[in-house]
Amino acid sequence: MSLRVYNTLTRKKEEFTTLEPGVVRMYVCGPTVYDEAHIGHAMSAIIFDMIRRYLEFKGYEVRHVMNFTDVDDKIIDRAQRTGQDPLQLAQGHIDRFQEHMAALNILPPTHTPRVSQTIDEIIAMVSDLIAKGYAYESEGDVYFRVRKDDDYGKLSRRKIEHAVSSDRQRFGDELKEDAADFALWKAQKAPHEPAWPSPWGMGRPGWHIECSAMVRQYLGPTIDIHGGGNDLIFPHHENEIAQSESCNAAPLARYWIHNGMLQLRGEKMSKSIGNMVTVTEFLRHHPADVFRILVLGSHYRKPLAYDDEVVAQAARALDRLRSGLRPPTGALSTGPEAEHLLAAARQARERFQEAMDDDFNSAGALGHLHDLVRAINHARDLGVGGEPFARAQETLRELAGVLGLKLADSTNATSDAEPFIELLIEVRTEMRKLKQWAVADTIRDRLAELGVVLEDSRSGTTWHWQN
RNA sequence: GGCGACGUAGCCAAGUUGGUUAAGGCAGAGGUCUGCAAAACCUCGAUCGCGGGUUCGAGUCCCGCCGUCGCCUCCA
Repeated sequence: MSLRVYNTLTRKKEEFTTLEPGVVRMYVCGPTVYDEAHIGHAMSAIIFDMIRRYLEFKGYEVRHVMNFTDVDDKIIDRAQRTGQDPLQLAQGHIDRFQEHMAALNILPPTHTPRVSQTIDEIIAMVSDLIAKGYAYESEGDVYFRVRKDDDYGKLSRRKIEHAVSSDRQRFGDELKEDAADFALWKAQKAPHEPAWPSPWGMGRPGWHIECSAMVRQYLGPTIDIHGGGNDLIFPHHENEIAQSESCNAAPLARYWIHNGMLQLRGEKMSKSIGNMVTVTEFLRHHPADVFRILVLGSHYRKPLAYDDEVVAQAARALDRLRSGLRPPTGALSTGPEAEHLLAAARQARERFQEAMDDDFNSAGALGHLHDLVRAINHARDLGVGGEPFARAQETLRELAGVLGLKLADSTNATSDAEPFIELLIEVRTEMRKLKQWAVADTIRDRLAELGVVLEDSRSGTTWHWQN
């Protein structure tokens, strides 16, 4: 089975092949760390985590690099206002971001470079661009000469004139030869701005050059996948292409993958607009798996509208997936019922891969997981157990794992309460034997109010925390 | 204004290189099970934004229109 991937560069789904057999070089644009991450950032990270996990599932070694932009105007502004050191402020947000990623079960990238640690490579690249005539120095700044790059605009399908006309109105930048040119290096203008020595004086990198430098340093001149949010297509990725390809004379990336935006109240979730839900806030109320299901239940390229309703739906869908992992009640391990279950597991595995092979159709894949859940639950009702049941559940666990879902019980780790809950269940069981229904129901109702859900079955009473 | 994406049942959503009965989830209805409930299982819902066109045949291709969103400035 072969993987097909939608490439923003060609606007088509293409057969996926790698530069080097068995190895995927993937670079994903990470956050500018001037503030706490919101779930839009988390959504992007989850999507590329899913892509990475699936590529690994298919047997690839994935070299995954994600940057942290820790030198930037907004960070400098924020630090200035709060009286902090910019790099320290960034460091704090990087630490928190990584905690969030771990909490969301996102695999750590192979490398997470930062601008402040990539200065040498950046300076080398800028110097090279100047030497090749693609860039020029102007009073300590260095700009990229956009007109010199013939295929500028090929990713965003934009004409240079358009970039210029809107640009010119805002910045009548006299330092540039042309309004369309963008900064590779910015001269230091105030003492509180972080700055490094360079051939053009003290200064700091422009926004786009960091990614070009990091890609080259960690993955080489050409990579397989370059990803990020679709809001980065222009100007960021366009400019990365311009810099890298002009400098290296090689294509920057073979496949460009962009995720859609998370929307809140009809608008893109964004720090600058101020409509956002932070990762902390989300995780305070829901397990990480709920957000995964929410994100992966929709196609990665489509915008995703976020509201309480879809969160509730995702939480219920998670419950349903988990129901497939409950233990068997019988021990029937041969016969048509058992065979049926094994066939369902094989089919789920096949269809899961077919869906994922089609441009990472995680929503379709999730649907096939639900089919498997129903088959498992049905088999349980028919008394299937033993080896076949265990194998079907293992398939479910494995495929869910490829999507990064843990499906673990959200036992709120309030283990202190467990003995008391068990005790109450014991008492209630006695009451039920004596047909003291009113007492038994009161215990069940009161526990439910505390978030403990009881379920009676032939084999006894089980309980779990409510999501 | 320019570039791009999207519009499938009450809600979320897959399917769009045209072709048997348009996945799956949530909510809802009925049923099995249960002391009752929950969970699980079984059954039930859409002709695919609107209007044309191409075709033996279109949700799936083409044209037009309407609507939503993104980018064009920092942004996952």
